[in-house]
Amino acid sequence: MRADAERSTARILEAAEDVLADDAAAPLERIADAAGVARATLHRRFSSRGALIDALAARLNERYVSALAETRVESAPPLVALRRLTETVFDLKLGHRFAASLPAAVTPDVLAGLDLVFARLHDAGMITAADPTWGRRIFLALLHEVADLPAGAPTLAATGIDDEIDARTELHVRTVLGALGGDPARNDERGAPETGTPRS
Amino acid sequence: MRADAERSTARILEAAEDVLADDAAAPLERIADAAGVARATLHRRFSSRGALIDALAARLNERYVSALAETRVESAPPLVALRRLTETVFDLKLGHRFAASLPAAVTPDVLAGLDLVFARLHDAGMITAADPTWGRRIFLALLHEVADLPAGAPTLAATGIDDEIDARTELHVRTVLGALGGDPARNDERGAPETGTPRS
DNA sequence: ACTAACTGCGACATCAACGTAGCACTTAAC
DNA sequence: GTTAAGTGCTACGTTGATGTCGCAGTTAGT
Repeated sequence: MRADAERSTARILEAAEDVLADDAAAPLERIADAAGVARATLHRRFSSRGALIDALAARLNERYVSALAETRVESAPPLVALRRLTETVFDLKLGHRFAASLPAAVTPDVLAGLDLVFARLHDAGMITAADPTWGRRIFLALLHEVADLPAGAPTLAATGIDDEIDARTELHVRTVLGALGGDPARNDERGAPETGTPRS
Repeated sequence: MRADAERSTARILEAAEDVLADDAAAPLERIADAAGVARATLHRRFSSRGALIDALAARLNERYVSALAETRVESAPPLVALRRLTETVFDLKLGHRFAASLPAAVTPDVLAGLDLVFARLHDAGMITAADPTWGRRIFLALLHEVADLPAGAPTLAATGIDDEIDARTELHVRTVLGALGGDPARNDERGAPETGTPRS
C-alpha cells in the first residue's frame, strides 16, 4: 500500500468520526467532503458504509486496548487506577464520540479491564457495590454526563479546581464513588494505603 | 373526528413507540404494519415522518406534566418526592423508550419540576450538590442504567427486595443520593423529618 | 525517468423510503 | 337507511443515498 493511500485512509476515518458524531445518518458524501476526498475514493477503501463503521469500531477498540495496557489497572492502587481510567476513557470518548456509541467498539477484553478496577475497589472496601458490571455501567454513564456538562457549569466550579479537565476528572471520580456506596470522606486519599490514618 | 379514526390514531402512536424504540430509523411501513393499518392511513393522520415524531414527543410531554402534577413535588417531603419521582419517571421512560430520547419531549415545565426536587433535597441538607441541573442529569442518566439492568442482576438482588420494581426504585434512589454527595446512612429515612433521631 | 498505484470527475444503474392520488368498500353517526 | 367519514389497496412520481465504472491526470517508489 502506497504512503499517500494510507494517508487518505486515515483522513477518511478521522472525518468519519467528526461527521458521524454530529449526525449518525450523514451521507457518505459529507464524510468524503470533510476528508477532502472524492466519494469514489472512500468507496475504494471501504466497500460499504458498514465496512467503514466497522473500521471505526475496530480503531477505537485498538486504542482502548493499548490505553488500558498503559493504565496498568491490575497493579496500581485502586483509587489511582480509577483516576487514570477516568482520564484515559475520557480522552477516548471525546475523540471518538461516534465510535464510542457502537457496541462493537467495546470488546470483552476492554470490559474485563474496566470490571477489574471495580472488583479491586470493592475488595479494598472503598465501595459497597459488589458487582463489577454495575460499577462499569455507572462509570460509563456518569462519564457521559460529566463530558456533556457545559464548560462553566457551577458543579465544575464547585470542585475548586481551575483546570477544566482536572475538574471534570475530580467530579467524575467523586460522583462514581458516591454512587457505588463509597464513603465521600475517603475520596481524597488518592492512592494512600487503604488503612492509613486520615490526613490533617 | 369519528370514534374509529381516533382509535387508529392511538394505535398508530402506540405502534410507533414500539417500533421506533427498537429502531429509530425504521420505515413508516413497519409502523403502519405494527398498527394494523395501511401506510396510506398513517400518512392521512400524520403528513410526514416529522409530524408523527412531533406527536410522539407532545404525547409524552403531556403525560409528564400530568404525572408531575400528581407527584406534588413542591409539597411532599423531599425524599418522598424523589422516590415518587423515580417511580413515575421510571414508568414513563419504560413505556416511551423512543419518545424519551427526543429532546422536544421534555419542555421547560418538566425540567423545572425535576429541578425543584433537587433544590429541595439540597436545602434539606440531604445532598451536597448545589446545582439542581446536575441533580436532574444524574437522576435521568442513572434511571436509564437502572432500567437497562437485566432482570436478575446481582445488584438488584443485593437490595434484599423481592419485588422487581421496588428493588429498582430503591437502587436508583440510593445511587442518586450517593452520587450527589448524600450520606448513605440517611437513605433509609424515607420521608422522616430532616432532624429526627436515627431509627433503631 | 519510468511504472504502477492512486486520485478526481462524471456518468450510470439501483434501491428503499417518502408522499400523493384515485377508487371501491366499510363503518360510525344521525 | 342515508350520508359522510374513514379505510384498504394499488399505482405512480420523486427524492436521496448507495455502489460501480471508465478515463484522464497526478503522485509515490525504484
